[in-house]
Amino acid sequence: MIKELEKFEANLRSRGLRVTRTRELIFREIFSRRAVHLNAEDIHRRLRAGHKRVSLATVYRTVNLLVKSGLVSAVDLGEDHSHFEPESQRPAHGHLICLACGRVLEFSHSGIQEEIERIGKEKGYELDKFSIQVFGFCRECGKK
Amino acid sequence: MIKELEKFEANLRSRGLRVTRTRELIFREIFSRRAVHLNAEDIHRRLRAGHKRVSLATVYRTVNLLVKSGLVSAVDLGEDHSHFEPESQRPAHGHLICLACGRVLEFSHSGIQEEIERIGKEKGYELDKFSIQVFGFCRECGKK
DNA sequence: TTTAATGCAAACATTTTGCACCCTG
DNA sequence: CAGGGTGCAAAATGTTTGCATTAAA
Repeated sequence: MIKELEKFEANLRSRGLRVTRTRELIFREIFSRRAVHLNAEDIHRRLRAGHKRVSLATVYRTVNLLVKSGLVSAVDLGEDHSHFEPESQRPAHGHLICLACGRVLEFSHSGIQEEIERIGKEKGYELDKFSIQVFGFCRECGKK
Repeated sequence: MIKELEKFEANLRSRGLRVTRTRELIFREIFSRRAVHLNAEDIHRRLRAGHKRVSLATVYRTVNLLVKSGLVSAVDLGEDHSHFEPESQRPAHGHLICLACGRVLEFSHSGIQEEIERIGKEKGYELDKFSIQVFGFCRECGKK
């Protein structure tokens, strides 16, 4: 995670942008071990809970920087706002979302990735990225 | 398409709702052969172009009814609004979206569907639906 | 000390909703 | 003619932006 932070700072410097305390705070929130799929409001709330005063506008500006830098990805969980997760080096994955409780499980999809690459080639597309959302009822919610 | 319209009307009646001219107009726009992935504004604009005065609010209310009835699905093409397409009986499909020109190609994903069902079972989820968005550059845009 | 970063409030884009009036059944 | 449907404007929601002030380098 420290390594990721250094990458972010290097990325900022290489673009002539500044390394600020506020940006580091937001970075740390997204990369914190307890964080999972936070949205902008979540990040803002958690910072305030830690007595760090950062405006929501700056949270948005910073997550946009992080997404551009490739260190964070914006994920769509079927809600009307984005969620953010560290891009890191772990394998690409899809999200399994419970329609009842909202719980989100990740699953790796290497098999699917191959199939998508095959389809892309067939259609003449130069692929960039893809995302998969699967909706259903988790074990607990399904019982009821 | 007439069959689908009858289903919609039956669905309305079975729920104690009314079959109105406005609802039929919106239905026909979404199901028209030339229509592909229209968003609410598109539907509204096309109706006005055909000299049918319908408010945007009613377009939203009606697409919501159609989605609830299962006859239309709301699809996410990575923009900040939903697009609507007839659910119909054709096989489920994903969308291949060009990052340069926005062109959308559909692809069938029966192989992927099996893989997702396997994953759902493994995680104890009772599956409902899933969606896949693939982003890249189409043949024309990729050349440049 | 220069110029980017930030906070605040206003602007934006999409979608929903309250209410008075209209029309279907 | 009762109760749902519609248009309109306002509200709600998530996100971006203009501007004056603060702070990094």
